[in-house]
Amino acid sequence: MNFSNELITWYRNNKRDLPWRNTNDAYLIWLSEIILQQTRVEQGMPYFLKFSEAFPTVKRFSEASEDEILRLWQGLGYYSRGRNMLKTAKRIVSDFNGVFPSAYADLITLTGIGEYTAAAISSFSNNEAKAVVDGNVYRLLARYFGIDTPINSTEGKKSFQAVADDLLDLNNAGEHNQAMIEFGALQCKPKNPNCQICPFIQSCYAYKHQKINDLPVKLKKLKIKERYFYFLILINEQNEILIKRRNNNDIWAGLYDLPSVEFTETTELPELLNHADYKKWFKKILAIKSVSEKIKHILTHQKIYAQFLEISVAEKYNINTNDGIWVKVDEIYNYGMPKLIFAFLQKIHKFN
DNA sequence: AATCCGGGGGG
DNA sequence: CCCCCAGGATT
Repeated sequence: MNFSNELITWYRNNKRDLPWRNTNDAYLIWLSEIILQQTRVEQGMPYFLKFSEAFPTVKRFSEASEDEILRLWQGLGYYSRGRNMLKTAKRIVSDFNGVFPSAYADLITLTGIGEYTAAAISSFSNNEAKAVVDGNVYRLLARYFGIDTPINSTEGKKSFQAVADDLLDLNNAGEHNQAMIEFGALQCKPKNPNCQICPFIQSCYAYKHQKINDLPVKLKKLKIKERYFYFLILINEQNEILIKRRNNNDIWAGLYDLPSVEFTETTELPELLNHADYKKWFKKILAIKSVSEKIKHILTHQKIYAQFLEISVAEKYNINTNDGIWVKVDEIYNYGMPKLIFAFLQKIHKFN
């Protein structure tokens, strides 16, 4: 038994009863597919029911106002989907005589319909031999065949489409495509799939090589996080500075730095000094000796904004020895510190 | 090739 | 908190 036959057997035994599967009406299938883009079936279901009831035909849809569409769409997200649907519905009426097309070549010309959706509508409504590749299919193919090309790279999109095309049951494209998607959604799930009940347990690459959790591969977008650090330079009457060791689960792991508070946005002095995390470091401020400018420090994946507050204090406050060390200013260089902090201390105290 | 567009659920 | 979901349009 080949892959497609095995898959379809699984599908017939396990598929969910979903309303858009009980029709060949390209319009209703379109409605479901647009709603389900980047949306879970459970979340999209009530919207499909609302829309199909409010607009039984594409003609009726085309006569709606944008406000009406958006009101029904409310809460579903990606609102351009709703606006694009209205645009497309009008075009079906004007250019397709009100008959929703089922041919891939026609569908792909419509706003809001890309390769996946055109393949889905054409195969589901008219059994056209176009293979769908959605998030479920990427995952299934990557694991089963052990493909580690990133699914969100140009090369990945092309090669996964080619694999899916190759696998397609040309005589039963609609059901094959439904089965691919359903299998990815129910059996070959993103997290903790139950491989013990999988019909492909003997032939799956990822299961055999214990790579279920490593596939598919996806390129991560390097997002730069902005962090605002406010460092305290506490100086006592013996000319000692309080330093502390950093945790291991963050930048500058294990290095020494200064007592600090982190914010997610820029913060000003009064609020700063009243912050509970600051107050724990001192009893009484003798004098605020200096407040530095905000210093920008760029790391690979983080943008740090640092400001230093130099404060003289009367005594060695009862610091837990695990949490802070008083160090003579001219012995600071004995401790490994982030460049940002060392450079600043060096600048204001002129030690080596 | 990157970025934007959302709300919701699960680990 | 991060990832993912029946993706597509825009730059």
